[in-house]
Amino acid sequence: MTGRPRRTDVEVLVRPAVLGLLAEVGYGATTIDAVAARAGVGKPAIYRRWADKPTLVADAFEHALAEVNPPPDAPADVGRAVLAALTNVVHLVHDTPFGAALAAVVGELHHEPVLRAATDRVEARRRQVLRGLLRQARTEGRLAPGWSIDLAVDALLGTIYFGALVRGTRVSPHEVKVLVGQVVRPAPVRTP
Amino acid sequence: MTGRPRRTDVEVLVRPAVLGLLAEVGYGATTIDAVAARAGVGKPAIYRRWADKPTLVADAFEHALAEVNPPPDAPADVGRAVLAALTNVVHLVHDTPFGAALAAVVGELHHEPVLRAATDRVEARRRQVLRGLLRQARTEGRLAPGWSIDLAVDALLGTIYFGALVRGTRVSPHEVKVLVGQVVRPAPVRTP
DNA sequence: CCGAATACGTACGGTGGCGTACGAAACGGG
DNA sequence: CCCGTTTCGTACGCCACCGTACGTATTCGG
Repeated sequence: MTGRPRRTDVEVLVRPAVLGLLAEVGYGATTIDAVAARAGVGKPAIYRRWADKPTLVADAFEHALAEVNPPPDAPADVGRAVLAALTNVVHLVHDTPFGAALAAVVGELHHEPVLRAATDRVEARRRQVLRGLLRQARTEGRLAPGWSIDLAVDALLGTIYFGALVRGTRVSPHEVKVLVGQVVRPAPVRTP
Repeated sequence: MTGRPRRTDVEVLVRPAVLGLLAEVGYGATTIDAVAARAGVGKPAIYRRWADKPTLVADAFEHALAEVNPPPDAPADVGRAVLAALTNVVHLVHDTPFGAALAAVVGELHHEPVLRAATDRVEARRRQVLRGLLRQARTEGRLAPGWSIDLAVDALLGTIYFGALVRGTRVSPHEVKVLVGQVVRPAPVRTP
């Protein structure tokens, strides 16, 4: 007995609605009623797919970023690759709903394990890329002395996130360049 | 006509209650009712002193930090001073309600100008100290090449805040040392 | 073509927080 | 000693959200 099939577009409609509301009105005002209204869907359709608000937000969060996350392009120069990755982070955090949505969610991370897990996965993927690049930089002898890879990743991402989430400022392209320069040294001149 | 005098202890009772609730249950669950109950005060006593929730939170925030902010101790060595300041930030963010309270408030900064202004003032004071130290480092020729002062401050604070707010990790004392070492070079050996 | 099963959206009761009206209480002035 | 004034805490009406019961709609199996 199969019964009436589910609408196939609910997830596609709901997740952007959640992200948009998070970014525009914050976590508290992102009510299930508001999400349902914005997505043009009934509340039961939501409750049938997601257990509660944290679960819904976590899912929306993870899927939204999975779509916008570009595959790492062909790594030519490590320095350029790191620069491109960070530039992309700046763009993502400031020019898409993701940044404001992340800000809206930060306060709940301490109380909602589901959200914590989701953001951890999201951030882990982003860190993975940078860790790989910095490892490569180290094998090429281009990692500036003193840095551990993890600390360097935290410093690079932290500077950008801190500006976006707490200070409300945007790290300029030039500053990104300077920042990368502090971690990845320029390629050595060819010594034939 | 003077009328019944106000209780003098309301502000003192309410502000820690707000901070505690923010840290423990988050911004949304920090209701006026809960604050009044925790502080042992009636709701009208609160509404009479603060216009609304953002104003109350902003005020609690600013006062709480003003009390915990230690005066900059006698600056012996610039490197040590920066290290001490950052170590203090780590302590403040992880071992006092301030860190969790800040996390709870981050999401509202985009929607509540009052909160934005308060945190800006709070952060400005903290930045001021670091900016002063880094300026001194630059005049002593000990600022690592490439850094602008503002970017360095953002990187130092950002790394710590990013760990605390987003990742839920604590920058270890050793990592703080490494971090400072990337910005402030060791004192030059005496050249007699 | 009918019945079982499941999803749909609307509409409802329950609950919790908001902001305030209310009477009691605590002052200064006459 | 009483009156006007201001604050106090309790108690109330109001509204928004939550989570679900309900009648309708859409599919598959027989």
